This record gives sequence, structure tokens and C-alpha cells, in this order.
Amino acid sequence: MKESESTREKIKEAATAVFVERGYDGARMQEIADRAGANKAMIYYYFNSKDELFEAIFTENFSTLFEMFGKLFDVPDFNPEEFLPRLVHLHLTFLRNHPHLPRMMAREIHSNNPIVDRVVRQLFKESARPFLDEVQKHIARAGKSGLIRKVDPVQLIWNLIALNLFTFFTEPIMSVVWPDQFADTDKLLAERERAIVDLLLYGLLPR
Amino acid sequence: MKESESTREKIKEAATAVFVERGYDGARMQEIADRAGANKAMIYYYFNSKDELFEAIFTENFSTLFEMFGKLFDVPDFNPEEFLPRLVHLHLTFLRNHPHLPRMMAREIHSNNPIVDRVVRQLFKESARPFLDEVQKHIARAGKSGLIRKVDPVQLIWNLIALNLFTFFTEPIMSVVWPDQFADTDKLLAERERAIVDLLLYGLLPR
DNA sequence: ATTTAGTTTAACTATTTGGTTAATTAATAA
DNA sequence: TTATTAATTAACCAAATAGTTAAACTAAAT
Repeated sequence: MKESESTREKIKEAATAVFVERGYDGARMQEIADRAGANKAMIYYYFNSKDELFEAIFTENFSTLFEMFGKLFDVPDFNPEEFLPRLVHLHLTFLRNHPHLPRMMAREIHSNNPIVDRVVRQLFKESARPFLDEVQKHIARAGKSGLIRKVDPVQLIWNLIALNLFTFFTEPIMSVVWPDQFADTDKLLAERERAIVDLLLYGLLPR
Repeated sequence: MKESESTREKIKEAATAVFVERGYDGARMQEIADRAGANKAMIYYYFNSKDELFEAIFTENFSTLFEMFGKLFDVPDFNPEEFLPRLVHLHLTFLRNHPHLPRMMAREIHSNNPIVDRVVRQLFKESARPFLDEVQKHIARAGKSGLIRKVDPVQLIWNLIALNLFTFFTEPIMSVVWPDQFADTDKLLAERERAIVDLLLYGLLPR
């Protein structure tokens, strides 16, 4: 019973890695067991099927993503010159520290897997919706008061997420296109952060 | 002999659809055959294995993508107020007319599938590299001459592609976040195009 | 008419894969 | 100690799946 919790955790860790690397369909239960150093039957002992295992992994990982979205968009007062750099920095740092999230997302987003659909809907409703609505209002208000130019809040948020997330989404292709840039990840992300903040601030602050 | 070419084509079309919907691992040869209205053995008659079929499909689809990149970045003279709106419009229109490309890309980009890696490298080298280098020079020159602000050309190109591609990459999630926006695709894309061009121009033209 | 080459099919095989089971070994409580 | 419960294992199974084959069909070329 001492090792039991640890076995469960090992399986979860191994499963996360395998699902990220191979996707749901490519993932093999035997490989998960092997990497966890456990017997395959133990997976069915703790989880009951591949589906339930995947759902557990997926939910756990994506709840942290959606919680982060909550924090990201939790703005008491909307001062663009503070808010935007902070948001970009937090977002990029978070994604960097959780590299499996954008990967799993890219893999499963177009899969039509009903588990994915259900979990995304539920998590979004629970933890992101209210913050998003709040930020939309902030942006609209800031536009009216002349703090920033008048822009469609939905489009701005979309642009924000695109600029940040895309960095990680397309890493495998970009590292082919500009191999030099990817030699030093720290430097790359610092430059990326600067470029994104620069574009956003310059593109939003009124002249 | 009359139907032969047609059978081959039907298999290719069906395979494209199935690979996009289910990914490489999720795709079933039987389903491809069924959708093509052909016997499964015909797939192995024209192509020799699942791998070779996938490579043919993937190469064909992605060569059009990389060719498009060539056209996109083929700029005789770099006037930002003409070039940027044109580029965004061409890119979004192209992606809209080839919806399977971003989907397949998102699906396979993190798969570590050696076929994907090889094809991407080769296509990029053949059809995109020279244009990309050319555009980087254009942007650098435009920065020096004061036509636009001084920005890192690599980061600008990255931002451009991110803003455009992300629209299609994350459609399944965004349609959960803002379901109303997705009721009218034409309107959505028009607004998206406007917002992207607006941000880029305003963020690049010197004050 | 007969050969020849390309095309198509149904039945088949070997292997993989998700999932099960029955027996065995710890751990815990009485 | 002993009865009970939880954890672990090896062997197994049924279904699915990529891939094969040998025979049949088609249509032109000789």
C-alpha cells in the first residue's frame, strides 16, 4: 500500500508523456505500462480503460491551463502599459514551464474526440468564461476612455493568445525555418516576448 | 484502364479526408477504401503501404502550402501599406480554401513522424527559403529607410504567420469560447482580416 | 481468337492491441 | 495469529488491423 500511490502517479506521468508524444490513437497501453515500470494490468486496476485514463490525464492538464487563463485575465484595473507586458510575460512563462500543454492541445484539438470536446467545454465554462467577459469589458471601456485605440475586444484577445501560443505550437516547423534562433531557448523567448509586447503596445496606444 | 486513374484519385481524396479527420495513427485503411468506394487491396496496389500513402498525401498537400508561401512573400517592392493588407488577405483566403492544411499540420506537427520531418525540410528548402530571405531583407531595409519602425524581421514574419494561421488552428476551441462569432464564417474572417491588418499597420508605421 | 498487361476482388494471414482473469503477494485490522 | 483487503503479476483472449495472395475480370494489342 506504500508503493500504491506511487504506482498510480507513475502511470499518470508515463501516460501524459506517451499521450503527448503519440496522441490518443498512437498511444499504446503497453508503452505506458513499460515507461511507468508497472504491469499493464495496473493501468486497468487504477483507471478502467484507455478512455478513462486519457480523460483523467487530459482533464488534469487542461484544468491547470484554464486556471492560468483565469489568473492571466484577472485585472483589477486595466492600464495597458502594465497589463499587456504582464500578460504576455505570464503567458509565455507558463507555457514554457508546461511544454506538454500546447503539444497535447495541437494534437487533439482537431481530433473530434468527444472526451476532448466535453472537457474543454466544461473547464472553459467553469474557470475562464467569467474572466474573459470581464476583460472584454475592460478593453471596451479603455477604448471609450481613450486609454487605448478603439478595437474589437474579441479580436484583441484572439491576437494576444495567437501571438503567445503560436510560439510553442509551431516550434517544430520554426526550428526548421530558423534553426539558429532555436539554439538558445532563453534568448529566443526573451526576444519573442519583447517583439510581441512591442507590437501590441505600439499598435494599441493612441497616437 | 479507364477507371484506373479515377480509382487512384478517389483513394487519394478519401485518404486525405481520413488522415485529416483521424490523424495518421487513427486512420484505418479499410475506412479509406470504403470512402473511396474501392477494395482495400487497391490502396496497396497503387501505393505500397500506409506510410507511402501518407507520404504521398502529405507531400502533395504541403507542397501547395509551401508554394503559396512563395507567392505570399514574393515582393518586388516593399510598401507596407500595400504589402501587409495584401499578404494577410492572400494568406487567410488561401487557408480558408484549403481547410485541411492547417488541420493536418496541427495534427502531425508534434508527431515526430520522420515522414513529416523529411517532407517539411525538403519542401521548405525548395520553395520557401529564398523568398523568406528576400522578405527579411525587405523588412530590414524598410526599417532603415524609415518606411516602417525598426523591428526584428524574423519576429515580424513570425507574428504575421501566427496571427493568420492561428485563426484556423484553434477554430474548434474558439468556436466554444465565442460561439456567436462562428455563426457566420464570412463575417468572422472579414473581421479577423481587418483586425490583423489594423494591428500590424498601426504597430509598424512610424509615428 | 489469343496473348498480354493492367485492374479488381474476396478470402486469408500474422501481428498488434485493448482488455480480462485467476492466482499470488503484500499490507492491515481483528 | 489470522482473516480480510489491497496491490501486483503472468498468461490469456477476442477483436481489430496492416498487409498478402491468388484468382478473376477487362480492354486493348497481336
